[in-house]
Amino acid sequence: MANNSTSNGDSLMSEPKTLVESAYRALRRDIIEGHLAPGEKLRVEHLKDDYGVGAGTLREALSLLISDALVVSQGQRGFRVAPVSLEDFEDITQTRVMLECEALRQSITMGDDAWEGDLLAAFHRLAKAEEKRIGTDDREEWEERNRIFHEVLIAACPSRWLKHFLSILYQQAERYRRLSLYLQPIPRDIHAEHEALMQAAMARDADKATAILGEHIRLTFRSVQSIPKDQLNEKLAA
Amino acid sequence: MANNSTSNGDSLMSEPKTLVESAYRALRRDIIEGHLAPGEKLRVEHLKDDYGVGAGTLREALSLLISDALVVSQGQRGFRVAPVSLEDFEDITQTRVMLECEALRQSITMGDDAWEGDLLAAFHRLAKAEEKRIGTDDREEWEERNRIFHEVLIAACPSRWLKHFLSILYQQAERYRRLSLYLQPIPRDIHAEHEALMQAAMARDADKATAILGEHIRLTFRSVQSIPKDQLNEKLAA
DNA sequence: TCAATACTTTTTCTCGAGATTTTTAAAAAC
DNA sequence: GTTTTTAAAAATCTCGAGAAAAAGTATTGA
Repeated sequence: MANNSTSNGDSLMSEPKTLVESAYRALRRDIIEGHLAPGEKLRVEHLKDDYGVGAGTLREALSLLISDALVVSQGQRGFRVAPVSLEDFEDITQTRVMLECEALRQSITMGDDAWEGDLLAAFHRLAKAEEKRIGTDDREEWEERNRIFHEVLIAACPSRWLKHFLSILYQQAERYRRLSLYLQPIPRDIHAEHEALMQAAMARDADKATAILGEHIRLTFRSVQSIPKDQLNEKLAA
Repeated sequence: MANNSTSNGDSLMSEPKTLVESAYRALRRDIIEGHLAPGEKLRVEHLKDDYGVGAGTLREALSLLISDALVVSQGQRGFRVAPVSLEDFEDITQTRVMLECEALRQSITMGDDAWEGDLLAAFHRLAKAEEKRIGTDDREEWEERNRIFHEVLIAACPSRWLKHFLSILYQQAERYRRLSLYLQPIPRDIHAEHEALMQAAMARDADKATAILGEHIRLTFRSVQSIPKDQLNEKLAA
């Protein structure tokens, strides 16, 4: 955390000013979206061509991705995409519920009028994207606005460390969430969940808001959990 | 979490297998111990000689240190040691109290006989180091054993993410704690605190243990907080 | 047929040099 | 005297090639 530096916290980040950063973002995107499979070996000599940078530059980008726990490296055996598992997602979920509910509680306490305005705006933009999402396959815009909605919810929380950890966990969860939304194993009205959450926050009802948020996050886990294992393993190839 | 890879979680880490890792550890040590001052610019061309590696290798080590939030980088303007401030330490303290108390609670619930044994052993080694520390200036051994004691306390907590975040926060806190221990502004019997903590944990009294742990962590913050600002600024030069 | 050894191929790790960009300093203009 | 422009210096960023290690393959021996 510390600042909005090269690696994390690039919510409103400007253009990439360096090739390392371009490669970092492209790689991150490909890992989160699953184009680079979990556990897959990341051979520098091969990847440098794909991403159009030199070997050293790519190595640096991969080192940066270790911050986000999206890449792991061991000794003299190169880099790999961080593996995934249901146990890991459960851990992510529980930790995130704990941290995000606490952050939301603080945010509701500390948030001022400007925060309320931002929240309303973020919810509105998300709702619009939900409508559009029904038919089209444009998941990116919805993902982006969903992230911003959750970010704004806890924006008034004064703890930068809490928010830093949450941004990592959110990113991790996104890898799994993509499965859940795509396959929709458990019927749910995400829009309604978001609306109830927003209203409870606006009403400064911290208990209610955190209860909704906790369920909201846990439901996504249960959703992934209920996916048949063979269907899951297609994506979660170790 | 993720794994015990290049960057974090190297509690029982073997020899560095690569030059990047050597440089990473040396740099981390120098930052935590304050040889590289907070906010200081880290010029690659200059540092590569100090650490005896090439420019690319040093850059990679610095990128790795961003994971630990000990180094920050911005755009095209190189690397800097992460700055410090009392506000940041307060945030670190509060976040750490929250996470570490939760982890301890889980650890006390889940810990088995082997855990009790490890805890007893870690406490004993720490106590021995405390005795020796009185006269000598050998802070390193005590720091190491103190870290292991806290690590063992929460070792039985099943959440790898919680432990991952705590290892980062512990490392951050160490930067500040070194001031507190050196100057000793508030008289305290750290040995007694540790002993009470250990006994409460062994007695499986989670409420008592977390209360002691919380105070233990907060006291270090107050200790640093009470250091006169001019004395502090000698070290915390931005 | 299986295991161990030696060899080849691949990949990682490392370094130094060149191209951009930022920073610093000096000179010129207002 | 202050600001702007211009030029020099320093630092960052980037790349490709060479050394070390790991992985894979073939050969040899039981």
